[in-house]
Amino acid sequence: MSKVILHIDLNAFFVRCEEILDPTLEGKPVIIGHSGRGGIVSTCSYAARKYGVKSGMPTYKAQQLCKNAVLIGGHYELYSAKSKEFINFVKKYSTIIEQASIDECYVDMTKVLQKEKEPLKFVQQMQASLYKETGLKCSIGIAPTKFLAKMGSDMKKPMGITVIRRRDVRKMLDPLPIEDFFGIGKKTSPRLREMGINTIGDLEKLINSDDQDIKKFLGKFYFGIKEWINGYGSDVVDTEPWDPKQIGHSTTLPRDALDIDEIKIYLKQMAEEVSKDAKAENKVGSSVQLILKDNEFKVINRSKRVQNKTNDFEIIYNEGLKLLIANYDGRPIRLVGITLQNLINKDEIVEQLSIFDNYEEVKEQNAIKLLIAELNRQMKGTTFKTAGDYLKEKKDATH
DNA sequence: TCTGGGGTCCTAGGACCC
DNA sequence: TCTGGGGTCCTAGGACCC
Repeated sequence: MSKVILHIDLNAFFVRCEEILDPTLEGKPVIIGHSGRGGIVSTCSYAARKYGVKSGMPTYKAQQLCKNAVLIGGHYELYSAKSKEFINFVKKYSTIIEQASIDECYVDMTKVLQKEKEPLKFVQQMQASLYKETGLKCSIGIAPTKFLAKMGSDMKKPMGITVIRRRDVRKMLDPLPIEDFFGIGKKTSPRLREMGINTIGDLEKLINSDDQDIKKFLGKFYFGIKEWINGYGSDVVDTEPWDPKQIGHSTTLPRDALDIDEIKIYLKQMAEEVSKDAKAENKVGSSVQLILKDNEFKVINRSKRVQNKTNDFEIIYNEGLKLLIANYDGRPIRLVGITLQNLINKDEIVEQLSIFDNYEEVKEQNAIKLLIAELNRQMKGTTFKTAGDYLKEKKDATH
């Protein structure tokens, strides 16, 4: 049985939040972003988009394109609060929800919509209620898989609803430019175009004819794409709350740093932020990564395992400093960042310390973990997202 | 005053162990 | 005794997404 997955994407979310705060902004060209050094457009209103303003564009350029645009630095606490409102709204319909970012989520509505005579109308009312209750506008994709739902929510904006049935996959996906394929970005798409692949349909023909070159080119991603493009792939909405695996901070310096003492100042600030955030999340990490970007935009990452899991500022900063001293070659530095990696919850440390108390038990647990890890590896790129899903399916089938 | 900052996941080589 | 082969961990880099 196919599931019914919704992907709900808030339209121009940050701008919409600003409009709710100040209704006189409605309909005006609004840009969210900073105008200082390296400032880029975070997002912008549809009115601004008409002038060619886009996310990621340098702010000064956006202002050249649209001289009367209202520039707003951004109220991130407000966005975060509205995002929570959004998620809570959706939870009233289904608790099988996966927040994919601040302004989008997947929802499994299979059970809910089964009961409805007119499921599309039901979703339309849901969209209207979201607007009425929170002021937020959204586009919704309805499909049997997460990938198709995601593709669907992108098709009509703002306030669109797009249904992609499995039998409509060819008709609806094939005409789209290859850049529209979720997961194929600005590095891969030009290379695909060089290979004569301009649309999703072109890619589909090659993949389904078992072309070996494209298989080799796409690597591990091939198997996932093959399922996605044919209307399969994961339909498992992951309800696990977000659990960060790394916490980092970086900053573009007011001007390029020319000596190590200048870099140190910012490194210290970033390390303070990282320590603060890690403590707030109750996380400790076992390796520290330094990020440097030079004036030619070349980025280097250098990381080092630390003795004990930590979120202590002094340790994080000192490890970062060691990496800086070992790797700084005098080039002008544009950006400095530091990240705490391989995070675990602080209370899990205790478990690790007790390893020697019950060695046999730990050995057994590790064997199980290895087995699960191996199954997970095998599950990658199949319709089963994890070993757990696979085992569950097997169990269901035998009943 | 060209090109942010927060993440995730994958690849690939070398060290090291059995 | 002409140098295997599997596995994991660590590190560096890169692609992608919002």
